[in-house]
Amino acid sequence: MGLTKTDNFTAEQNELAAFAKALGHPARVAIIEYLSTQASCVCGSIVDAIPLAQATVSQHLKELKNAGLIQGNVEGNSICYCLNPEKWKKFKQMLEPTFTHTEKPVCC
Amino acid sequence: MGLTKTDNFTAEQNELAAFAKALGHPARVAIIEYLSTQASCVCGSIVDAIPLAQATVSQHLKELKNAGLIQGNVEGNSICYCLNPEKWKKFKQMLEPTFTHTEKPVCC
DNA sequence: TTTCTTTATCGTAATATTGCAATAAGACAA
DNA sequence: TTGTCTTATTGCAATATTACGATAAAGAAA
Repeated sequence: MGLTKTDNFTAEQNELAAFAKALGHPARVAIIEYLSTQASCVCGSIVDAIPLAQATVSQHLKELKNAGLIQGNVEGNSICYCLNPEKWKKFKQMLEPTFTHTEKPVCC
Repeated sequence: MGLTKTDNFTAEQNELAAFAKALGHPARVAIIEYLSTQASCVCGSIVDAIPLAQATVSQHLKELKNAGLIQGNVEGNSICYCLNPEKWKKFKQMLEPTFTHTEKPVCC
């Protein structure tokens, strides 16, 4: 079908899945890494840093924004994209239990 | 096209994206949460815990296994699925820089 | 105003994902 | 052997994703 049955799962499970899905493409990983390390967050410099067409990068930025992982602020003629600290905090908190659990040896 | 251009990105970026993509579906989040909290890791009990058909759950388990986030061990007639601590450690390490970066206020 | 710059959106083609019924494959029991 | 139990795979339909050229939209600069 190609249609995820979100109703079957909790809001938290769907939100964590949405965060993970947004990060589930190397271009979007590259965008996040860029925003984590560069001072400049102008859209144009992101497009230059990612080896894909401008339209494609814009689409990836939109998905990251929809998931809440980044936010865009209009700055004159261009747009400044930045990481959203609160969402990343939530993302981390949601992964924490599994990270902690996998520090101990598992059952098999 | 629907074809991710993995060649344009580093092996690390592709691996992080693969981890995230594997977690990018609420059913797979639910499976991971189940394995993080339950003692039993028999495939059948996972199928019972996830509100999807057996064939669908099997498919999701396969994707998690392909990404390396879980591993399956044959146990007599059934299969014991468990989290793979090493992959989760790597996953965590790859996310750490962004988690740390977003603890400070961002540029805009 | 016109033009340029920057970013978003549209339209399209190719491919991927999701979900399930049906079935296969494997191990165990009798 | 046959039958049962458990999990994987196949086949299919519906939907989603990826990518890019073309174009639109909106502000800056001239």
